[in-house]
Amino acid sequence: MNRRPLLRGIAPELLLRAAETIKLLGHPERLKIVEALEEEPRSVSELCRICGLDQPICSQHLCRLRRHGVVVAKRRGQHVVYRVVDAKVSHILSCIRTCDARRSA
Amino acid sequence: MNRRPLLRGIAPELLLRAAETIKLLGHPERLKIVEALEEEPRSVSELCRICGLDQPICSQHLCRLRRHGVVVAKRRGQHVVYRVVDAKVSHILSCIRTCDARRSA
DNA sequence: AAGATATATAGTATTAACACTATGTATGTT
DNA sequence: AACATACATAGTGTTAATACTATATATCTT
Repeated sequence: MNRRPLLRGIAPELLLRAAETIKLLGHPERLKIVEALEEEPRSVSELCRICGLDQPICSQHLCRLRRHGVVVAKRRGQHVVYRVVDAKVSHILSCIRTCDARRSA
Repeated sequence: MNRRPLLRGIAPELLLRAAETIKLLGHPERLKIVEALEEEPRSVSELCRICGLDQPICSQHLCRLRRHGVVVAKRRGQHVVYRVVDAKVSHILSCIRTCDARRSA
């Protein structure tokens, strides 16, 4: 256990990965998608409609989120339903909402 | 007050800006910088040393953070001291830390 | 099996991010 | 004024992100 962080903060081993996760949220469309998924699991077509995205664009973003382990996919008949599995993401979202409520972004 | 968010979440008017802010944190070096600044205000040379960055790289990141209003700069003799002014940032950071402590990133 | 719907992926062009080198500017020191 | 230190910015090459079009795959319906 040689955990002696240079900074009080995020453990160095996790910093790179944390930055990656955050980076994924740092995109308007992905932020919308993740928000919609945080409400409840949804299919790609639902997400397209809700977020106003073309299907390939939406799938592309979902693919990135999936590869990084932020969401998981599960086929349900013709549809593929996605849901958020990374707890960090939900926390960050609610964090942003709180801050927004307090003062404008 | 026509705030009727499509999603329960972040107000649409703020979503773009929120994504920008998050994007800025979604970079390992900037994340380090912001963490260091969150501990206490620091000069550029301190940040270079702490984060292990070349000075131009560090200044470049600080410039972006400054342009977006995440940090502010104040000259103090030869040195320029930066500090975090965006409350959202501190919240997101502590959020990540909490999540990290709970389970690995 | 044929066609429709839902999703994924390939290919590609455009743009933005990033790191790096060199140089400019401001403050302080002698 | 000359020099050193601290910081900012310009210029540039490279890589990654993004959006878009076209197409492939999988499931369902008939």
